[in-house]
Amino acid sequence: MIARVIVDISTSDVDKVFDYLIPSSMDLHVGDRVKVPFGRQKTEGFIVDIRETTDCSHPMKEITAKLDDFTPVLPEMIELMWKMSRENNLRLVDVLRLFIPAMMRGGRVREIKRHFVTLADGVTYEDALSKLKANAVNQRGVLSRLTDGGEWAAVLGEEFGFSAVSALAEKGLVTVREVTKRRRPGLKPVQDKVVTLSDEQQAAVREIMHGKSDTNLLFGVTGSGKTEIYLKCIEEVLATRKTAIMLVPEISLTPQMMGRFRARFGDKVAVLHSGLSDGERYDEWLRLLRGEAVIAVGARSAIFAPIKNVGIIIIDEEHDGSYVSENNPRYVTSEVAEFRRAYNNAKLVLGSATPSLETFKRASEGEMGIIELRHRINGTKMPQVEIVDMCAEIRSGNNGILSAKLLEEIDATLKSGNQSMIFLNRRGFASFMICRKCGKVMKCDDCDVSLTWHKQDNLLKCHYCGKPYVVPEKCPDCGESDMRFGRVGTERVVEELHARFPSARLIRMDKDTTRKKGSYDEILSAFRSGEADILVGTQMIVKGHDFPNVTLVGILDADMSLYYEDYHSAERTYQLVTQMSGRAGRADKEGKVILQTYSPRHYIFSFARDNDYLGFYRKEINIREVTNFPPFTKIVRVLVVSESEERALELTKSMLFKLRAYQKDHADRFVMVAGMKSPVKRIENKYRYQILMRMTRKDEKDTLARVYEIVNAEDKKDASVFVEINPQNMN
DNA sequence: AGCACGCCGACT
DNA sequence: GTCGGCGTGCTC
Repeated sequence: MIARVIVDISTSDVDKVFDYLIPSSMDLHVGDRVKVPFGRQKTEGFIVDIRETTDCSHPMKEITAKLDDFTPVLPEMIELMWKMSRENNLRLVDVLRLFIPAMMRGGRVREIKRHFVTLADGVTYEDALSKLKANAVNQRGVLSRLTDGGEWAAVLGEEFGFSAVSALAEKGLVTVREVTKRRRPGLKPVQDKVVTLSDEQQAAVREIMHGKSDTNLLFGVTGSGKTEIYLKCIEEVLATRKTAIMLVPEISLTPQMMGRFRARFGDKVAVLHSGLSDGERYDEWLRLLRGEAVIAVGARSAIFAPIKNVGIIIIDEEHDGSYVSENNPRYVTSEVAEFRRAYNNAKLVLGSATPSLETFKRASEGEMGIIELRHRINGTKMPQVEIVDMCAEIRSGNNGILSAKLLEEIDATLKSGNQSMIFLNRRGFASFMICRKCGKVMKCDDCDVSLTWHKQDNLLKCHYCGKPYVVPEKCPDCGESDMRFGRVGTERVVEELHARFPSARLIRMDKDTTRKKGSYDEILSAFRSGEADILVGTQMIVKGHDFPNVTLVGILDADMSLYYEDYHSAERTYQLVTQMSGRAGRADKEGKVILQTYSPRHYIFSFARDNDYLGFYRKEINIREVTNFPPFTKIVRVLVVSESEERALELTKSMLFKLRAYQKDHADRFVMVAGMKSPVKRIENKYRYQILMRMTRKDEKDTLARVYEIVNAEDKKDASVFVEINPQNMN
């Protein structure tokens, strides 16, 4: 018998199938990993097919050995590999590598040993505690978790930082032992709430499980109880002896969230996310493969969970950007999910309060069902949203970051003993240019996107067509000369708040304060338990955390994302504002949202205020249609990177020539093909050029295949070429 | 990715 | 003379 093998070497010239003889003594299956002789060396490979014959003229070599005592790649995943490599122009091995834990590669799966921490012999919790300084918060935290026998170091490390554990070990207060016992990443199960589903929720479950569409958009306002619906559906699926995949954005994989699954489904849950150690990830993965766990919960990579018989796939917060992988290999999670859904004849649920335009468009065209949840489960009203015009604020002499109205509300909230959250969107860099008086933002004449300021040549440029503009000295609309690029940081907000409210307890949460592992959850639980009055933060405070005492949400500089230089910006802003507003006033407390902006009349804000997704959708989809942006087109960016500027330019020109020729014959498939310098023209001493295309969706797969063909045929000596579809950012 | 083969510069 | 630089080509 002949095995068709893909070798575990990621280069384009070995990105194909090699045929090997199977020794008659060896029991091999499709999906097994094997050791094979390759050239003068040995390498690892994956069997992707087994046949009787070969069409290969080479003399064949024999497979040397089988690597695992199980078959790591399911037939389903091999089919997926072919599809992904074809449609996303990925190397076969690069796709296969997504399917198995990193630890398996390189031949040795390390003995499954974990560090287990206990109180040292003869040391009680009390004496240990008495030996610590009062400010050793993390060490105290670690100790408090050791009182009933001990805890895994990985768990403690994630929560309190590994340095706390080693500091205790050094003091001789705790003992760290290597234990071989296999165990899952420690999750503290929370009390499973016994919940009765509302009529609306029950109807949703029925529709998902037994309705006419296999794929459904679960469209429900924040607080409408989507998670409970997911849990119920998974229960039903398990009852039919099928399995489930539940995806959440990386950032919402909190211990609280996981605890809920653990409480409901116990050992049947396996977690897959980037916070696990290699060993933990391997264990969880293997539990799924062996069928010991039947629910995979995790971030986007969990879509590759090694489980058969998938009954349901749930993508929570469907619109979240983290579902599109940015670096190689690039893939779109929902496309993989659709493949697995179809293969297993399973159900697919996309959940969101603010669906992406793409998804909502597909749903309204009948490609999937829409299940709408209109009510928040405990009957809470949506918060009242007030829009504050920051231009008026400046005119009336307040040059600060915080409007008079917001300060007044913060004050009132402090006095009532409730909590506030202040959100600052720093994602939009200082790039766009705004008039401080009238709020006019400089935009491209041709593309209807904000212009980006380029410091090096002091020009405003459009990132979609490349057109340059002179930086205006005065506002073209009102003649004001106070035009700014400015940005504000969380630190300054905290400072300003502290000056105004000296006795208020403040917590800041951003990239800087969450560097340490576990500090993210630490800050959130500190805030939840009322250790602070005001939480100031960026993006990361937005995601589904339930803070029952928050009654005020302040959104500063909502424009920051609105005028971010891409076509997504309005959509993102709507999502952000809606999600952020959802934080205000849960339980029985009514909430208030103060939204500060320089463009109070922008349509996005009134739709967000009225919680009118449909209104927003109709307006925005219209704009996308007339401006030829996704979801009506696909933006394809071909990026050429080289140390030599001439080489980059030469390659770009060569491909541009071919692409233009192709466009000429297929004018109906393109709106635009243009070549230019990349917005950031040199990174790490490498020159960057790019070709931008906007492809219509007509014959989209063919067109893209042709683009790949043209790119692949190019001689890429001394340069690299990347093709990106709907890139999230373009540097 | 490795590893060989191969064709030009400076060293005991 | 030959040791060794890394460009190019091949791996079932």
